[in-house]
Amino acid sequence: MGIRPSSTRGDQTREALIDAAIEIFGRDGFRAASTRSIADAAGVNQALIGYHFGGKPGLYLAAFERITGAVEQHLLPVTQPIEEEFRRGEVDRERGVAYVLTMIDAIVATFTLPESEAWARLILREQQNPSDAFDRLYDRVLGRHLTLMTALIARVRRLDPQSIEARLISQTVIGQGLVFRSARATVLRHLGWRELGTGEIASIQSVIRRNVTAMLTGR
Amino acid sequence: MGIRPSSTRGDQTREALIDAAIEIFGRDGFRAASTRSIADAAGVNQALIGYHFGGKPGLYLAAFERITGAVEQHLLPVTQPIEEEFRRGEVDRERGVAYVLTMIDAIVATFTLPESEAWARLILREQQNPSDAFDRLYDRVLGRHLTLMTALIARVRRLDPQSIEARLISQTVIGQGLVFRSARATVLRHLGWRELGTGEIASIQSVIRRNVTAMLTGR
DNA sequence: GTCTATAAAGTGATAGAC
DNA sequence: GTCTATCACTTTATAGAC
Repeated sequence: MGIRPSSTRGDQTREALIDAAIEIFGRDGFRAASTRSIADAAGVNQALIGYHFGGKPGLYLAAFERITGAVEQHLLPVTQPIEEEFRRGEVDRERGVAYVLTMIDAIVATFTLPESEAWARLILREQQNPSDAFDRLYDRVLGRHLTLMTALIARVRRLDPQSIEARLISQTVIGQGLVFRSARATVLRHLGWRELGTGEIASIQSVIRRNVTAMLTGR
Repeated sequence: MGIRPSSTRGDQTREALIDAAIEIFGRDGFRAASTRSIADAAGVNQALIGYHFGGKPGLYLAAFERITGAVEQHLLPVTQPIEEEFRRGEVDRERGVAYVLTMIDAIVATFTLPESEAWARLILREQQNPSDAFDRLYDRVLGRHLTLMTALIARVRRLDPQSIEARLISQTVIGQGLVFRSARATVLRHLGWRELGTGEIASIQSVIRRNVTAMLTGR
C-alpha cells in the first residue's frame, strides 16, 4: 500500500509482448509464429521473451490468459446479474426468454468487436486442437456461460437443465451468433458486406432474436 | 479412349502427398507444416514435392482443391435435385421447409464426418485469413448452397430472395449446424461427449430440425 | 520419376557484457 | 532489464546421379 508501482519498464515490455503475441500467434499459429517477429512487432529485443516468459510456450500461455480475461470482462457485466437473479429463483419463463436474448446479444457483440478478430483466431485454433490453454478458457468463461444459458432454456422449455436436449438447444442458439465470426469470409461474401459495422451487427442481433423467440416460445 | 492409364507411380505419389498435405497443413497451418513431415507422412521423398507441385504453395492449392471437390461430392447429390425442382418453380412453401431441413441435415452430416475434421481445420483457417484457395471453394460450393438455401427460405417466409433478411436467416440456420464443428472442443465438453457418433449426430439433426421449423413456420 | 546431398536462410534458446 | 552474438538445429528449394 502507499507506493503505486505505476508501470516499470519491465511491465511495459511484458504488455507489449503479450499484445504482439495475440496478434501473431493468431495469424500464424503457435509453431509458425517466430519469437523474432513477435519481438519486432512489440518493438522489443528477442531475448526478452526468454527473460520474461521463460520461452515461447510461456508467452503463448500468457497471451491466451489475457484473451480469457478479455472475453470474461465483456460478458460478465451482462451475465453475472442474470446468474444471481436465476440463483435467487426469480426467473420465470417470460424473463427466461428475455435473458436468453440478452445473452446472445452480448455474445454477438463481443465476438464482432474488432479486437475479437485476433482472439477468435486463437480460440478457433484451440477448438480444433485444444491445449492446456483451452482448459482455462473453458473453465473460467465458456462453461459458465453455457451452463447459465442451458438453465434458462430448460426453464423456458420445461426441460431438465441436465438434459442433452437443453444443452443442444443452447449450442444451436450460440452457433447462430458465432457463425458470423467463425465463417466470417463466407458471411461477408454472401451478404455483400465489406465488414461488420454497427448497422450490420444490429441486423444480425435482430434476426437471431426473432429466431430464438420462435424456437423457445413458438411465437 | 481405349487405354486406361490405371494409375502410374507418379499419380500415386501425387495422391499420397495431397492426402498427407490435407492432414498436416490442417494440423499445423501452412507455414508451420514442413514439407519434410508431409513427405514422410506420405511415405515419399521430400524432393518430390518440388517435382510434382512446383513447391509448398502448389501443394497447398492442390490439397485445398481436393477438399473443395470432396465437400461438393457430399452435398451435391442432395442439393442438385432440390436446385432443379426449384428452378422449375415446383417448390411451394411446405416443400420449401422440407428442403431446408434436408439441406441442413446434409450439412451437419458432411461436417461431422471423420474426414471433415481435417478439411474443417483448413477451411476455418481460410475463413479467418482467406487466400486464393478460398475463392474457389466459395465460388464452387459455399456460394451455390447459400444461394439455394436463401431462395428456399425467401419462398417460405415470403421475402425477397435478394434481401439481407433472407440471407441472414440462411446464415443462422447453417450456423446451428457448423457450431458442432467450429466449436467442437466446447461442444464435446458441454455435452459430456467423447466424440460425435451416429447417435449424437441424429440428436443434433433432430434439435436443429425442430428449431428451423419453428423459425420458419412459427410451429 | 525418384533419389542423395547440400546451399542459404531461418528457428528458439542462452551466455555474457552493460 | 536489456542488449549483442552465437550455437545447434530445422527449413525450402534445387543440382545432379540414377
